Amino acid sequence: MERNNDKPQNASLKAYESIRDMILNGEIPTGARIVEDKLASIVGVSRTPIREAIQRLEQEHLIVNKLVVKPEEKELRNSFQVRILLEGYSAHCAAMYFTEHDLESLSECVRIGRTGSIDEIMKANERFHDVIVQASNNPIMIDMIDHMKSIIYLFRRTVISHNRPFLIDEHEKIYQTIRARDAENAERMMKEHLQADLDFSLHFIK
Amino acid sequence: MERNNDKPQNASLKAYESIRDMILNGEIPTGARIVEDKLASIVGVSRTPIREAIQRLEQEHLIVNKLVVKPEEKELRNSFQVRILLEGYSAHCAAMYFTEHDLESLSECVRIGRTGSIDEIMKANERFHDVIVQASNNPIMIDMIDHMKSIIYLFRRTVISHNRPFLIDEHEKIYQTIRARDAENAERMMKEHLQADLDFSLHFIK
DNA sequence: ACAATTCATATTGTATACAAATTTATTATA
DNA sequence: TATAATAAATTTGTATACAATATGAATTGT
Repeated sequence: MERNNDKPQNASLKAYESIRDMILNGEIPTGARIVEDKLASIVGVSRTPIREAIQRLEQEHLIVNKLVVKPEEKELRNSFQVRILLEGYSAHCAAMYFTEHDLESLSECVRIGRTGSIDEIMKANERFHDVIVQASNNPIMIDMIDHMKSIIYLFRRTVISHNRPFLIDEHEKIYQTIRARDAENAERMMKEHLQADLDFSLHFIK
Repeated sequence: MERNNDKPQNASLKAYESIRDMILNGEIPTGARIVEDKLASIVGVSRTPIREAIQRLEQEHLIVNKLVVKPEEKELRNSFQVRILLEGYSAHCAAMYFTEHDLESLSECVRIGRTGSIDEIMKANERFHDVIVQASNNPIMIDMIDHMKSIIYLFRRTVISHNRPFLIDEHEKIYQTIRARDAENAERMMKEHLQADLDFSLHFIK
């Protein structure tokens, strides 16, 4: 999810980002019915770009037949099952293919995770995962993980402000393992890390 | 890829299926430029459903900025890397959650694989994988694998008529392993099976 | 002959119109 | 009062119009 700051040039992208964000921050509540005309007037574009945005959001499973998806435990589990698989393997690849620059980015994320403001910490933690996914060097995998971000973000919304204990410690260990080019353990630790994330989230959702 | 025989009711789906099939069977050659108006008159609908179809095909990586994707070895490898991950894990899940009916379907596929006509064999082999993926019981994973089918099919187009030796034997072994509820080995064998498929395909692509 | 510039054409992005389908409200009937 | 039937309204799917962009051809100057 390239949370892009600069304003989107074309109406479709603007519509996509607007609607997605309205869903993610609860302005459009989960379970709500999506009506093209309403959104068109809210976003300030015609129905055409709204429809394209909806198609994209459907693809990301944030909208399922005109309804904003309601977070169910089962779906969070399913999403994480796939995410653990893909990001686990990304960590494996990252340990094999990382560049010096990747390494610097990762350690910078860990550092901010310990010293930054709440907001900086959250951004850095997201970025930590992004860097590893990118380092996998597989555009198809990168794309898939990217598509899963919205829905995972929605499900975790309630949790996201809390800061799970040990999260940064786990990041640091993963960083060191990647740095040591220990692909097997990097994969295993990433999987455990995400599993802990899931367990923590489930604790709040119920 | 639900190769649906009954005619699609709505124009978007019709457009999607038509364009996808034209690409897959080479009527629209790889590397060709996609022009909405042209396709609209070919398919016999307006540009609106054509655009929706294109968006979907872009999502499946069959079209990349108005060009039909050209099969490169690297992309086939990347796709298979993800597919091996996902279908491998599907096999793992299938071994844990399969129903009696799944088992019958799988053995039926193996049987047809040994006794059917060329066309029946191809269909049965595809179905073998479908049954396992469905048995994973994870709609998010099912959806992702489904989206990868078009591009893998495109890359393998040249190979698809050949019948790789041992393919059915491998299917049969996987079937037996799943039946024995041996999840670990089912996963390992599925991964090896798909890796062999990839290697075989690469042999032809170069 | 080749690069740069201008013009013409083709193509896309977006808005809008309208009919078909769906949903909601209203009335009639048991 | 509850249920079925009908009508009104909303909403979607598709086509089309038109302006903004992009592409490519023709023209000019070097």
